[in-house]
Amino acid sequence: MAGPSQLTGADDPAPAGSSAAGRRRATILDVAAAAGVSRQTVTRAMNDMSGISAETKRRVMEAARELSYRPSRFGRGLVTGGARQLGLVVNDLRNPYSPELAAAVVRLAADEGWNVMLVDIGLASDADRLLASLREQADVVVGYLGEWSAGWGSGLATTPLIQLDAGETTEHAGVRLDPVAAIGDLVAHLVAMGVRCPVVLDASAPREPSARGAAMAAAFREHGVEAEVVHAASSSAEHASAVTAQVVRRAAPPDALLAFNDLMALGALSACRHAGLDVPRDIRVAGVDGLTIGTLVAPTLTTLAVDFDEVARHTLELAVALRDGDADVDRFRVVPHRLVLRESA
Amino acid sequence: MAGPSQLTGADDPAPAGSSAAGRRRATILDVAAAAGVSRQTVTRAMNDMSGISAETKRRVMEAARELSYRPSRFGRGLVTGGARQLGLVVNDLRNPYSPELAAAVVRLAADEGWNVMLVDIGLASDADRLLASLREQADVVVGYLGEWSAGWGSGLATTPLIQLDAGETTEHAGVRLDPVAAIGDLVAHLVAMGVRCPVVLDASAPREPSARGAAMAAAFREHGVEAEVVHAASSSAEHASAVTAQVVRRAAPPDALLAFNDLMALGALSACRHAGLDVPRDIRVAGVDGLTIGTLVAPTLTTLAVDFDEVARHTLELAVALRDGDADVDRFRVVPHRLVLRESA
DNA sequence: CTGAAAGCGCTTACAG
DNA sequence: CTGAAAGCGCTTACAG
Repeated sequence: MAGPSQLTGADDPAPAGSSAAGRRRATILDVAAAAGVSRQTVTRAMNDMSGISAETKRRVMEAARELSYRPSRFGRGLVTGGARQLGLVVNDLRNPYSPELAAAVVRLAADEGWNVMLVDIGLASDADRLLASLREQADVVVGYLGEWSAGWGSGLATTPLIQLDAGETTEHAGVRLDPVAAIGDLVAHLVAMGVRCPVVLDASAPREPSARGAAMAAAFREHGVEAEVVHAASSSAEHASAVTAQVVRRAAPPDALLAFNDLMALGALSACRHAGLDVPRDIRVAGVDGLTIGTLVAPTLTTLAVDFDEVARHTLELAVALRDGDADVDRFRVVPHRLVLRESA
Repeated sequence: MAGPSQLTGADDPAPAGSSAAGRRRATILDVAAAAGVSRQTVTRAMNDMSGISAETKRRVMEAARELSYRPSRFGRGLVTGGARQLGLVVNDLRNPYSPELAAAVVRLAADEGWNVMLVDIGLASDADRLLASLREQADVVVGYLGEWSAGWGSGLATTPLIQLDAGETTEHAGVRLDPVAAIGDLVAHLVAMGVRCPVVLDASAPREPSARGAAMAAAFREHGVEAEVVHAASSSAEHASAVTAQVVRRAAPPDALLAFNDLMALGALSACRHAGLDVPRDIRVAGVDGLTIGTLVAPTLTTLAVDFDEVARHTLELAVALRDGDADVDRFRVVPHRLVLRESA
């Protein structure tokens, strides 16, 4: 069904079956015909422009409502240019890190007149299709691409990418987080408080420590303290909790636990509580990210905080520059973590 | 560089300065000209279609890269129809409720082939503009519109709306959460555990209780127990904590605290801890929402959980129906809360 | 106040 | 394997 559109005139193919589901979507020409006016008169009415009589406008709006007319964003965008669109890729919205980042980006983007399309690549069943759709719709894509960033450039149409997990050697623009200085501050504090047997609670599968875990161990080494690195099966609170439970049950338990991120630190805190340990008296615990949730637990969580607003600021700045093809901008930004001492360490 | 596109001819207004920033974006015709082919050959190359020689394709891609060509989503969308676009409006991404909802919606939307545009109306500096932009870009808008839902229909172009905070009398489609049965379960449990002096910790300014707070008080009344309703200045953990601190300091402190939501319950828990109270021995605490974070605190939080996947399912079903103009679908859905007993009550 | 024409950038048949 | 034509749905000048 949905007969061909005659366009310039003649017999409009009558909205087929009145069963709404099978009906071709009404266009500006349908409304014009129904109201007995020209298409630009419809445009005037729909866009609240001047130069149209109240009566005509009423008739047009009436016809539009009758036909459930909605202007096509493509038709309009083609001529107006349309709003800027930012694609934001996060890892897993259920890790509070993602929404705290997203909140900052979404807010600043709105202020700058960009819309934000959100993709959760961690929860996706078909990440490839999702990313393909995103790059087709967005002017610029920003976020945690992980392994997917590799094939980005090879694609057919090249949407600019801003990597948030960028290493030093990325080919794309990027905003990198640098915890090293803050780790130094934290470790100095811990050592000053008497910590001598720290454990680094690192994330995920790869047997070798993450860059972050390695930096933690290295910082202790500079103080003549050897840190043991243990790995959780994932960076979730649950897995962190499980590993912590094992570690604190040892004959010689650690006196500090540095987690890869706040979520893992919360899992560690929970395990310590269940083991009957007092934090920070028996063992000190700290995380990384600076999540708000860390202020709601007991004891409140010491952490290395990310300045999400700063990340968002760099992101939008880069997005604007990349969209405009501005080559003069510094494509690599670094935002340092900052030590936030609370009760747990 | 980037010569003007001759198109139908004559003097194209020359791309201004060669400073990239001022350059008009390249079109398919520019690429075609640069590669010495027709536009449909460019289409073939860009879209990885058959019927093009390897050498030609190479030349086209080369030219495209040279000109930083990116196909216009509007031009393409106009002819292909484009992907479905869902606008998701949340209240405040920093309340963990939002991301848990968003995670469910985003995941299901992706599975169904919809893109999601995210707007945080709570953090917005200019909600009206934001919503206007959203309704222009999205096929359907879903979320917590609050007061903004009022003027929705009066707008010029009417994008279908699915209200998530819909009362009974909404003119739009909606998915409503119904806590009443679960509140009954919770209160029965509390009374059975000996609770006689409960306090309902309600949200926000209006002096009269929220529907939810009223339902809590009513449920107690059915058991012959009178509940006092107190109001926090906002539904944040901080304000809930402040009010709780006052309440528990009384001569006759309550033996149970029912919070408007989990975030407030967490604030209450925190205040109880600081007051030296043991939860649940001295006082029982419960919230509403079923947030994951409730499993990470000590004691773990008893709550009335929302089935976010169920909400997402109804949402996508409605979105599809509204976009297709399908009138035969039930436009009002109800998802009940479910009591989840954990340690705090 | 209203309308006829041109054009935005792309893809889809259809010819060669 | 390649190209000329038509058309997607809208807005922006320009005439009347």
